[in-house]
Amino acid sequence: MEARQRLRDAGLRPTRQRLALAELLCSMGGRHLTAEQLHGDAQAHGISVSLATVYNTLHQFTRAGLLRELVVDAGRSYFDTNTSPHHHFFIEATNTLQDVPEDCVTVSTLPPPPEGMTVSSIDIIIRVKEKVE
Amino acid sequence: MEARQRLRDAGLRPTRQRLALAELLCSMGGRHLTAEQLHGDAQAHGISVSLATVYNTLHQFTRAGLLRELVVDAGRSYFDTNTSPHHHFFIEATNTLQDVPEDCVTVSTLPPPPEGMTVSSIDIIIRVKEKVE
DNA sequence: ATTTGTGCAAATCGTTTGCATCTGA
DNA sequence: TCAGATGCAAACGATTTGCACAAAT
Repeated sequence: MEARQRLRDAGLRPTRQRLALAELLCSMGGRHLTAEQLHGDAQAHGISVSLATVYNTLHQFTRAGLLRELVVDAGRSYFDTNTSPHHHFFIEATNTLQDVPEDCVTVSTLPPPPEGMTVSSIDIIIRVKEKVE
Repeated sequence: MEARQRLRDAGLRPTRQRLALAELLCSMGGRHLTAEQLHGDAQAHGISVSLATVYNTLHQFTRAGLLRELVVDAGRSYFDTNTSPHHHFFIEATNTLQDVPEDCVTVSTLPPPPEGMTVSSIDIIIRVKEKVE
């Protein structure tokens, strides 16, 4: 159905490339990807989009709440197709992300944010490395 | 005293610029800063270092455990002069970091990391924004 | 028809590197 | 002396932008 409608709802015109990218994103198991990767995938599926458009689209989707941007690695952005609140492992050896299984992490006692501020999101990143025997 | 000695202990030659930067870092209240900022501060104090050297030095200090690198903002690295484990508020409006007061956050039930991996660090970032009344 | 999106290439930004020169031990 | 540091400018990789063209309403 609905890719078309979801875009509309988000106030985004359902253009050919936005639809194609949206479908790619939804149909993919691998949920954490970089612009570069999505661009590659698109090409592999015969969808012709420029890298610039991929970037624009990813940000538009993020603004529209269809994606979540993860800042994990200096100088590289990851986008998560799972927008519900959850946290991540970052495997340093492979520069790869993995979801932390649901409610395995609980943050107790949220400290009050500074004066006049509200929490907008909480990101927990558990960096893991090869175990050394 | 000891800036000189701390560098030696870290296996870093106490050169003019490393000493100067180390002293700047220690003597500053503001503990979260970018390479750009440190470079600016150095210049302001009449210390002549190139930006490249500031970058190198920050990374050497990080490797030596004198600083901690924070990944918070896509495409910009922050360095924290406080290396003891603690977490951060990130004030989105000003791109500014602030420490979360000691043990206000506790993570319960650490999920097991993926097969053959060990946790190398846990970063918690609480993003805050201007409260809208 | 008008507005909005797209592609491309060039521009930008933070960061890194190569190399000739200098400096601390 | 001489390994290790530094400065500079050029190289870099990720991301962004400007503008002419194309597509959606």
